[in-house]
Amino acid sequence: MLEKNFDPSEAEARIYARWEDSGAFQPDPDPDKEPYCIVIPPPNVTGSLHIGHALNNTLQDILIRFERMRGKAVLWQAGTDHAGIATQMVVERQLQENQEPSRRDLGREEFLKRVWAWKEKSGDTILNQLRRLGASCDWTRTRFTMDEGLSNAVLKVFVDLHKKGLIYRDKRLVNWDPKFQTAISDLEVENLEVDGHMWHFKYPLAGGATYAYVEKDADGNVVVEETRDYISIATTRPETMLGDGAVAVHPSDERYAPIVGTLCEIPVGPKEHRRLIPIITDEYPDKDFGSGAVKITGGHDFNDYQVAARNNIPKYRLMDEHAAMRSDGQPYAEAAARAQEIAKGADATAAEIDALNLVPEDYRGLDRFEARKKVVADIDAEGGMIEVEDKKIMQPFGDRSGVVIEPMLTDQWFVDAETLAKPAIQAVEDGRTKFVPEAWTKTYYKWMTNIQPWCVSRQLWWGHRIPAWYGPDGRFFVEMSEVDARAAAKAHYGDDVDLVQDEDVLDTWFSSALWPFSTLGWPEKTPELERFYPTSTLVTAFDIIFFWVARMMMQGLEFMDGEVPFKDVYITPLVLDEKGQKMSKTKGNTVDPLEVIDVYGADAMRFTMASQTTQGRNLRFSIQRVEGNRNFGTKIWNAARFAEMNGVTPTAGWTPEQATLPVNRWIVGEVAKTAQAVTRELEAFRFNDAANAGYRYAWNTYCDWYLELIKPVFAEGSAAEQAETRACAAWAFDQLLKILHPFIPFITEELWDKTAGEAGRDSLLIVAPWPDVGDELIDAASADDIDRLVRLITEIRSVRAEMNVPPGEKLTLHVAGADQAAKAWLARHDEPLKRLARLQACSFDEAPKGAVQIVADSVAYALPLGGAIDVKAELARLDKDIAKVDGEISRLVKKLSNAKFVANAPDDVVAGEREKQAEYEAQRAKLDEARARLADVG
RNA sequence: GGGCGGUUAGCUCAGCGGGAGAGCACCUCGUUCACACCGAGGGGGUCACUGGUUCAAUCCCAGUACCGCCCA
Repeated sequence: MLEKNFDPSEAEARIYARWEDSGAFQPDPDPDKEPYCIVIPPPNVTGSLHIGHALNNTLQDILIRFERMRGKAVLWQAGTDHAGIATQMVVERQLQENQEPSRRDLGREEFLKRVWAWKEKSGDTILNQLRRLGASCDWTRTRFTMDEGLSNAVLKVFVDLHKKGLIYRDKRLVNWDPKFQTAISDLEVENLEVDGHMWHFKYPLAGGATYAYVEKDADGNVVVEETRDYISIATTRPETMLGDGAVAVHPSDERYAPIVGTLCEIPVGPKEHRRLIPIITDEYPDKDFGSGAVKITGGHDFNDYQVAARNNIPKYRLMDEHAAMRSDGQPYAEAAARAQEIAKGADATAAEIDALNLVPEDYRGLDRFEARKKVVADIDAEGGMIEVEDKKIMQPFGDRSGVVIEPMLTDQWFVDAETLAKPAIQAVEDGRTKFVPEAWTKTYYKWMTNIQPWCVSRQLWWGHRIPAWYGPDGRFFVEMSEVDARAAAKAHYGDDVDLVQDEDVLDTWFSSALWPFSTLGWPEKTPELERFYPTSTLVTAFDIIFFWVARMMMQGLEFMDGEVPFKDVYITPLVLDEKGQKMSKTKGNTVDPLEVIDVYGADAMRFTMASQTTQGRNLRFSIQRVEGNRNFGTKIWNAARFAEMNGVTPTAGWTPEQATLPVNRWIVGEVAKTAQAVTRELEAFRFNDAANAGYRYAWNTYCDWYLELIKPVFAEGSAAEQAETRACAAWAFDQLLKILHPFIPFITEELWDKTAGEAGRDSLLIVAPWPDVGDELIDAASADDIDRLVRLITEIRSVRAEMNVPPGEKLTLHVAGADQAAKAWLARHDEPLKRLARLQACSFDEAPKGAVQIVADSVAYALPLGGAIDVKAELARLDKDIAKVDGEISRLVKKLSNAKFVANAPDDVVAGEREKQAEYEAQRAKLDEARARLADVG
């Protein structure tokens, strides 16, 4: 006898071990089987399972289990990502907590040993958490982005791209994270609105020159007219003034036309050495914003960088790697003097400009925010400040460090993303890779067509070290190994020279971009690569379409002979809390999926995820739903108990075609419809529709009706009927388990075992064949037969409840004037009807006066109640039904009498509406008769 | 400011050219031999607003309002 409930905490680990030990997670080696492959989005090795992982991996597992049961050779490629910054941070923090020497004190080699030790110890945490979810990954093939093989792939890609000219070294403005002292990508920068200030300063014109400043309103009336000896400049970052190279105004701005081409003075620093900078025109300034004039600091602002580049304005670097004001180089006076020469047109190399430190001695070494205060105070003291506004400003923060990002000119390695993006865009345009939901295609295009050079170097230690070696003159050699680099260097210099390897490592996403082929063994030509590339489906969240999906597309197409890395990209919704807020640790509204699994079981968690996954953008997670879905599992479990109590076990050799009883032929048809629906919906990634189709079949069809309808068979049927029904019920339940297995694998596997009977099962459910049931199993006559029965029972129940008939009271159902077919139908279903509608008997005699009238499927029935009925209430009930039917009829009449409708609407629609009208009119007639009989009484 | 998406039952969401749906919540009844993590029945919606296209609009188009997200 089955226990009363399924106990997930006891069963899940046991069942998982059976699956894993059976080898079911590994792809079937049979070469005739169609391959199906998903590469897991590798979680950060530092990570632990959050709700987004739970969703994402549930959906992947559903697809994987579905395709495995469909008989494909399935590979779910598992692995983790080395997560450069995150991991380095974790280990550094640990060193600090243990009061051990810092990263720099340990030195690179020793530090990396510590990171590896940490990885060996804690790196599998998240993978084990995925097991709790039921993920059926092939763990024997688990990969790590820093593995030897994957590292080799990274080196090869870097070297090849460099040789093709698609990776280059350049000095450009990058997002500099002063906390981690590394470049980070645009995507790792979070722009937040914060309270800030906008300072307005006077930049005096050179030599005390003056001009007539005239400001007009929209109608051309003069609003301000005065003589000025300065130009007004607004900034939110006064400390960057020290590196200004120019002041720019819009070419059409008449206010400043008189002074364009002249010089103005940066109003900070020792007076005798203040620099003069030109006033230029450029399209960038917005005439209506601030004073309309902007200072151009090419070395510390992305917009200014563009302006500076266009106008050949020098880009000066003011800060060091800590974002403190520089204290290196020559004295300020000399640097300023040289800068002045350059401003006047003297030639200077980029290296010389970079070496110039234009920070006055008073400011050198100050933190950038200290320097800001001092600049403001100094200018104010001199009377150069016009005003200071309190203002909300957008400020860039490092998404991991949380500190303000500083745009900084540094030497970095860049990938020519624009070139690589072209085939990646083409592949989606051609439909070789499809996004689901399709709307995300736009997002992809938008980013890909505006793509910027991808900065791939990071000033970290944990990661793939850049395979570039520098000779004594700074020339570099990019090769697979130091040996190769030496050879190249010798060829170049004609002699052995000392080489120094680049200190930097690659962006973590550089290795993730290779994941779909590097995990399969590339650059080796492995059988797995041959068989599973291109992979089938990628399941991921929208926030890494840029980080990851786009880059996999670029690298896959480049290195796999133009073959896309995956055919479908399914973008999951974003999991929000029940109030619709984004979950975040700082808000404290996160849900820990492992805790949910502890309480409700993995199946409930999974089913909730699947049934909520629509093709929308968001998914609100609610624990109430989880509870409801735990109950769903219990419902199925109890259906199995019922089966067990009634000797329902699989019957060898029984096939659904053998069903003869209408109720059995009906449930066979329902199975077929459900299996087809679930298949269709999963193929289209409509997880909610797939899950709900299975739910409805199990609960509303199998449990609510089928089991109730066969109880009389077990109670009173012939031996043959009982045998058939036992076999059929077992078959239909087996199909239920199969259909639901991808969604709720644990409980279904457990029941598959427990309901096996003495014969046992041929295999675990995880590898059992998906229901292969076609339309031939759908018998329309049986479906109609049972559907009518269901409607009649429902109608009787409804009337009983409305008329307050005590549940225990058994009534007689009268059907006067029934034809032979109707009598036969009623006789056939006498037992279930009596049982489910709480009847004593069915009678073909005229009902006594004053019986309640029922119309179902245009047949009139009467139900005499024990005592006198409330005729008024009963008339009201019938009138309500009549009104409803009349409403439908008049709507249809109106529609059908519209000549344009009949002329323009498709024939089948018109015919359908006519049919509906006929049905409603028949029903109306019966209701009229019923009302007449009742009115007789009153 | 630009882009994308949303607005349908009390809540969370499906549906998306021809009869308004689900789950949860709510109300009534129920200790019938699978299940109270249950069963039976029921109430509840001018499908945001305004125009347009169409024989027909919750569904398509345009605009408005409000709410999200992303990018400046």
